[in-house]
Amino acid sequence: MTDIAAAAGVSVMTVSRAYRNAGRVSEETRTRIAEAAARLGYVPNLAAAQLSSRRSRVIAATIPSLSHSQFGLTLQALSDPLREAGYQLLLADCGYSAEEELRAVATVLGHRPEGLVVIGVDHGEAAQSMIRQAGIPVVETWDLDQPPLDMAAGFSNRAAARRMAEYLIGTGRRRIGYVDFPAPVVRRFAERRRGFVEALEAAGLRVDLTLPAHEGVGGYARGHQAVEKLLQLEPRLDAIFCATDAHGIGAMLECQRRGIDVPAQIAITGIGDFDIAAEIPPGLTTVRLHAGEIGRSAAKLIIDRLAGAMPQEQVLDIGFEIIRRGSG
Amino acid sequence: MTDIAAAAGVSVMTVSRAYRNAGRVSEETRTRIAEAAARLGYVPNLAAAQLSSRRSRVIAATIPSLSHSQFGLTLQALSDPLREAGYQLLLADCGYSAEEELRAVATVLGHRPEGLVVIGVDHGEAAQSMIRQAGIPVVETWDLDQPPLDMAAGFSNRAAARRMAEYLIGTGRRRIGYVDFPAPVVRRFAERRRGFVEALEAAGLRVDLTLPAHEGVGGYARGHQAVEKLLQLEPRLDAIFCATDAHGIGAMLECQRRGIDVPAQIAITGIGDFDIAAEIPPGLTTVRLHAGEIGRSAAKLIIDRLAGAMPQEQVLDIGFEIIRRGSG
DNA sequence: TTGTACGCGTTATCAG
DNA sequence: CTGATAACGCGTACAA
Repeated sequence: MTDIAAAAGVSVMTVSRAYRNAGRVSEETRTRIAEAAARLGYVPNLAAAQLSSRRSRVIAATIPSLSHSQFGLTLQALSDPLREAGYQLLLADCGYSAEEELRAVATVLGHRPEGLVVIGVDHGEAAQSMIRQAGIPVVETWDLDQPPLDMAAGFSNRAAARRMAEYLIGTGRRRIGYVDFPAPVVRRFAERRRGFVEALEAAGLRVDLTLPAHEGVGGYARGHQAVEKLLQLEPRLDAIFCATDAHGIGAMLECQRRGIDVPAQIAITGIGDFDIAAEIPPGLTTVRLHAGEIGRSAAKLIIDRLAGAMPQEQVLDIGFEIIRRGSG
Repeated sequence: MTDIAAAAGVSVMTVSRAYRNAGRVSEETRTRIAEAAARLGYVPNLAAAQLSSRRSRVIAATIPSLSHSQFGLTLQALSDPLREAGYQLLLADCGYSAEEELRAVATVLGHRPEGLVVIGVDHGEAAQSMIRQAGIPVVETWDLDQPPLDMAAGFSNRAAARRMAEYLIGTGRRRIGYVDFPAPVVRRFAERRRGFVEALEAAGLRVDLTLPAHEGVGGYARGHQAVEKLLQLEPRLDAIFCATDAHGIGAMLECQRRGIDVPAQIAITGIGDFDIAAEIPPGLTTVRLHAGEIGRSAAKLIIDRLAGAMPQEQVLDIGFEIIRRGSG
């Protein structure tokens, strides 16, 4: 910045003001500065700015997986309004273990973000206490089944699964299999399983027809495995409830391959409403989760809080929607 | 840090050393510091560290869309090795316009990253010059059709499309339609189109059967539209070449709906090898792009360069692979 | 409208 | 092994 100031023949202070639109700087001075900056390829050092102003203009987000497309939608919807409000999103991969999460949280907090968005909540004790000590607004997303640290935007995974299970039961299904997500204890999926079990137990149905988390592969292939395994457990199976659309789509395709009539013989449902769910005949019945809306809401909560507003609603329930298609 | 030093009864300098494992610090002092830090929830301020040490330990990446799952794979593969090497990934959404890109580049450069990864290259002049002036290692990815600013990791979109088109021609197809990606001039897709056209012209075939970028919707639905529009242009159409798998899958499903035999009547191909491409019968013939490998390679290039090595290969061609399935 | 002194929290350097 | 001091590049507060 000193260089720019010299090149433009003004003091650093004037350059600083020109960049921040603070105080008054004459048009002529401003253009001289802009020219010098463009010529020298100068970009203000945000670290110095942060140190001096004690504002980082950074919002951090932790995310379990950068390649999960549903989280991608949330991220995108989060990033856009934040940028417009003058914040930069700092992303950290927090993996699926408490240890990785702690490392991720420590790293991002080192950048002194003014707010934190946790995508797919799942804290260890240590991370939780570290976040709390940071004293910044926090929005937890994608899971409303636990009381939040601060604010939250999402939906109840348990309620979503329960409602879908109730729907299946309501259509007369009695021998319903469950395909769990293949990851060690992720709370979102634990809640889905719980919702499913609650609904079935309330109806007095069997809850032992499952492909448990610790068994089998992931992705679409898990759906294939599920059809085989569940039919083995119970040949008269009449529905397969999948914890996520990927498994549901795999199961639909496997049934098609085996000549099993969906939904006449077996109903199949998923959770997520992935784009592809509507495409594959007969269409996957699923739960729409509004991933984008979760991101937008999280951004709004953080921005409003930082703007000094104390939003009435600290917990935004975005809800979900049962999407009925041909599969069940 | 001053607080921690006081709490542990040492000087700030000792605390700093303890955190960086620099110089020698006695075990006892070290544990006292760790305890104080844990109790107070202290995390070192990276902005101050950067200002003082002139090292940010940040690698920046610009990406056109956070919700694009193929880029997600690259990101994930990029993030992991960087983290292991002690770098934090700073992500900026650069959109699909030169203007947005310039803003994104300026923002991330403000954080003084030690390296930059450009995902899906596409620069305006201004951004290019700004990047060059930053004087840091740069890896451009996903597009090897232009000479890189510095380093590159990816493949030739043009060659990939040409090879796929040649394959189609080799199987006897003569009236081949092209479904372009619906975005204003993205170079990757311009190159794909060019590769397609080159192959067809070399074989003396028509290149006017197209759904151009500026027409129609996106995603799977674009495939549906394509079937309709292309058959209208040429009822004897015998192949549909899609710029991306999403369109290809949409086209396959549309043919299925209309009772059009794929591949007997019409062959369909995509580019990308999305997970779902192998699932939907008869399986989409496509080009596998090794999105993860691109990320890993980019990370390696940056890390090696920062470690002082001047890698021999400044341009890593990850290549691609024609995946032949039932659709063509 | 523009300039000056000082401090932000850390690290490099040099001493002990 | 530990400590003191001076930067790092900018913003705040005040002055001109």
